[in-house]
Amino acid sequence: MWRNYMAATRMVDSEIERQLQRDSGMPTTYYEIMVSLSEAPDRTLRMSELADRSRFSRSRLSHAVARMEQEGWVERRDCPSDKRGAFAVLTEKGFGALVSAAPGHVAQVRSLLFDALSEEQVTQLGEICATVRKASPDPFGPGCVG
Amino acid sequence: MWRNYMAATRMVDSEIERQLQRDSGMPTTYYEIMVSLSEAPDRTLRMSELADRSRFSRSRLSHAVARMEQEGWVERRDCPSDKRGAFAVLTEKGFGALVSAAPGHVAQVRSLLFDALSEEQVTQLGEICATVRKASPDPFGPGCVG
DNA sequence: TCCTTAATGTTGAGCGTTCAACTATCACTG
DNA sequence: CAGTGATAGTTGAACGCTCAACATTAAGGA
Repeated sequence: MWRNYMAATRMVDSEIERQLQRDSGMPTTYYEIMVSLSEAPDRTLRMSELADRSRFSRSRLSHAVARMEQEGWVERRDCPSDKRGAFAVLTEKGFGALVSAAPGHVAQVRSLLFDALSEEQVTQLGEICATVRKASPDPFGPGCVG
Repeated sequence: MWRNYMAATRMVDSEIERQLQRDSGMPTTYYEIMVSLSEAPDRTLRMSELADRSRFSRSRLSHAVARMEQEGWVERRDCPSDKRGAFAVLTEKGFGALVSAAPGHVAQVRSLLFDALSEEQVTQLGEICATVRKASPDPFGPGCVG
């Protein structure tokens, strides 16, 4: 059963990743970062807020934003109220890349997971995931270091 | 629901990975390779057979075995009947590392997944995973290239 | 036999992640 | 105000993975 779980989740993950990388030239993680930014007011978030929402370590986010800045998808801006702080802003180009990427990505998710499962199974899976998340003290929560 | 799934599976994955890496100095993938080898007669498998069982690309396996050989966990041997071929053999040291690693790994899996879920949910999850796997033509099956 | 095609396995470059420092700033306490 | 510890974010090295290219050998047909 555990092996079954591993095989299934790895397959889904890698297929999602492959599709997005091939069709849009970005890893899933960058896509998720851009989604978080796109939902924020002014498409702007503090780095640490963005890290918490995406459940990334600060380091990981910093590297990722550096790479995305290089692609022109994101910009950094200084925070006036806290001189240590930095904002990440989704650029117009980044928003465009997100909009282009979304349909294929959503379709892939749908085809791998939702089309395969019955409505009942989707509901069950949802509750299972919620249970699993609640059971463990989330190590990437507010107290996350790195 | 999709985000819920992503958050849950990522959390489980990364916690499993972290525990194994920290306590035994190996990634989950190497652990799985060694498990496959340990179950094979003479703890020996052809590289391609091992790749198929672990659902790894040949490249990935080749790199992994190179690393594990360096660690002393695995040895390569030439195949007499097919001069292209190679065997991977789990060494005594590798088997020892596996035996040391197993309890903590199993405990981690149990605590993250099985302890959190009811028996019914475990059953449901098992069927869901099986369904998902069957639904997609497995790209890492026998016809896998790379 | 020779030639072509397929299969086995390896290699190197590029990329993202992790981990452990590290800098700079803030907040609090004396 | 000085000093101390926490917080925000960055950096570089090590590592594993992917992808495309490659060398070698096997298998099958002309």
